[in-house]
Amino acid sequence: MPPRSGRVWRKRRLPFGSTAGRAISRPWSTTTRPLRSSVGKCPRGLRFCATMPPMSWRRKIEARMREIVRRDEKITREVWDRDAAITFFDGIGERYKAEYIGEIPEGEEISLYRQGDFVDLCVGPHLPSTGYLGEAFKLMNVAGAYWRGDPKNPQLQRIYGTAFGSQKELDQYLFQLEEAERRDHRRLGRELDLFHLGEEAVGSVFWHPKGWTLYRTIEAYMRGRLDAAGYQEVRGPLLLDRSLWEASGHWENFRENMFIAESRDERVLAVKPMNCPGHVLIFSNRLRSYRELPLRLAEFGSCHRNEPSGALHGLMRVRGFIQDDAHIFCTEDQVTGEAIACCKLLLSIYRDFGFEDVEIKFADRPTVRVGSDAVWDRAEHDLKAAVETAGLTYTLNPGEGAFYGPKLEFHLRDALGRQWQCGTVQLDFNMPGRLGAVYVGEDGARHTPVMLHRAILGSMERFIAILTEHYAGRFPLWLAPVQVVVASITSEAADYAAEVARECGAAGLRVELDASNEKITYKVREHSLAKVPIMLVVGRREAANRSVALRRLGGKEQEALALGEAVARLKEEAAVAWSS
RNA sequence: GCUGCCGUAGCUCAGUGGUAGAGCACUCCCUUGGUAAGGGAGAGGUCGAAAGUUCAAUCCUUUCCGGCAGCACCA
Repeated sequence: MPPRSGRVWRKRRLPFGSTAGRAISRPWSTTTRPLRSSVGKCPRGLRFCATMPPMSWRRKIEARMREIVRRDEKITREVWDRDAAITFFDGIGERYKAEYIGEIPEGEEISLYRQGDFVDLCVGPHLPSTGYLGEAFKLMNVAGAYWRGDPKNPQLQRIYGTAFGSQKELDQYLFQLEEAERRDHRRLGRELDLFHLGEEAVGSVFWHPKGWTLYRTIEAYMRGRLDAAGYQEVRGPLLLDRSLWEASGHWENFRENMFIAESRDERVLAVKPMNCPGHVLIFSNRLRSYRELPLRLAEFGSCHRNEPSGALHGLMRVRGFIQDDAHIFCTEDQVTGEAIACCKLLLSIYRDFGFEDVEIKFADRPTVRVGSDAVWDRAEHDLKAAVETAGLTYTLNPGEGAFYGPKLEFHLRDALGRQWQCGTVQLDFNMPGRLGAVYVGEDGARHTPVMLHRAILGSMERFIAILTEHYAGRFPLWLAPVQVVVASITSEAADYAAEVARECGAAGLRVELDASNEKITYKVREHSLAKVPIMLVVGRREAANRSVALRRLGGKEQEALALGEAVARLKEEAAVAWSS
């Protein structure tokens, strides 16, 4: 299962901790341009900010930064003796910084950078003078951050900012942020009446008719692809006995995040946080033969995870969600072929949804894991071999594998250039054994199958959020919840409009009729705002010669078409052509 | 979960220690209008919840709930 967050975009929101912090407390220091500060969690910048009225000082700090930039002070590097540095920073009350220096490994230089009367610890390197920062920067926001990223440590205030080589680039970036806000799926979800989230079910989605139509369209498409790819769909129970989760290792690793339900008897049940144990039970319900392998079990599996409240974010991170999950039980020999087929299927599906730019990452063993190193060695080797054989390039994501096996992560780039991890293919030599899955091999002996976990869209909820933002709510025709609105110009054309709508419906198009008592300009505006791809406008003229005026979303022109031709054409346009 | 901020009509937001307002949306009426807002009227709120301070709380205090941003987490 992929992590369900993962906005890689934040790479561009640069930690300004040190820079802005210095501007508040003391003269000024330095920075590189653009500000790719490697010391993101600079303690000095954070410490005193804690008592700072959050946003109100932003302008003052910025103004002060600009002053320092204009002074164009020279920046010089100094190497200090460790103890002297600690004493110095302790002496000026920089407790955190002194602590930090104490932990710099022996043999590494303690480098300080000086500008004017200000000196600070930094690995550097720095540009020659403060003027190099330029003025194309902006402080963005302030938020708490744990000292050294550990929740056990006190939280300090971190200032975020961003900097570019020119004002033009900065403006462009700021515009992109605004664009992201306009596309925010939470906002579009409301505006397009797709879903809502409420206090009555924190972290779960109330799907409205239009949102659920979109959901079902995606699900139907996926079913078609899975059937064609040799998967068999199953459905497992939502509540499963505690003992199963103990056997799978989830109880130990994720108990805090599981919803527990009590039953009438002494049994403790858990609402399933994932589908694999259920699929293993289906596999193991009878003795399996090697002839049945590879056995591909797919499920639109409903999962619940008690995510920390602060992690919840629209549809991107919810407590109740549906995974497009599957588990492939196979022999060791079949692993490579199956993994390759998975990769191809995933990429083809992403193309159909409009994602051409996909990055594959290989995530290897995490610190907390089950299984021996020998088994991990084999799993990592086999999975890597599969991607390579498929002729795909990948990058490494060390230590990010699942606790039971390494995984391939599929990151999609959206229209705004942001990356989202959706699919994963995970190779698992551990779970089948832990849960006692076996098959009878050609040799008549019992063997433990290998299991491939894979999700393509990840969570349906999150994928719909990504799709919504990718298309800014203007879904391609095959996905649009309402594909066509038939709008009448006068009430005289209302009967004909109803007939047009019926024809569209009969052709399988998702159509709405607007015969309301409004001007056509008003209707055009309404349905344009609702981002309906096609409007068929009919007035007296069209009613008389049985035609329609076809208007596309955002278009200025209309096309006059015979009714039958328009319907046939739209039907064809709305059909999904699978990528190979 | 942590830190900070926020919570007033369906939505976006004004506002005040003496129980509240706008625009849009909604309902009704007039209007039958040819491609992004025709006109009028009406209805709609226990001001997130509970305690406290006060003669009096939507406003001040505390706690809780929810949201937002970041952190941490993400099988």
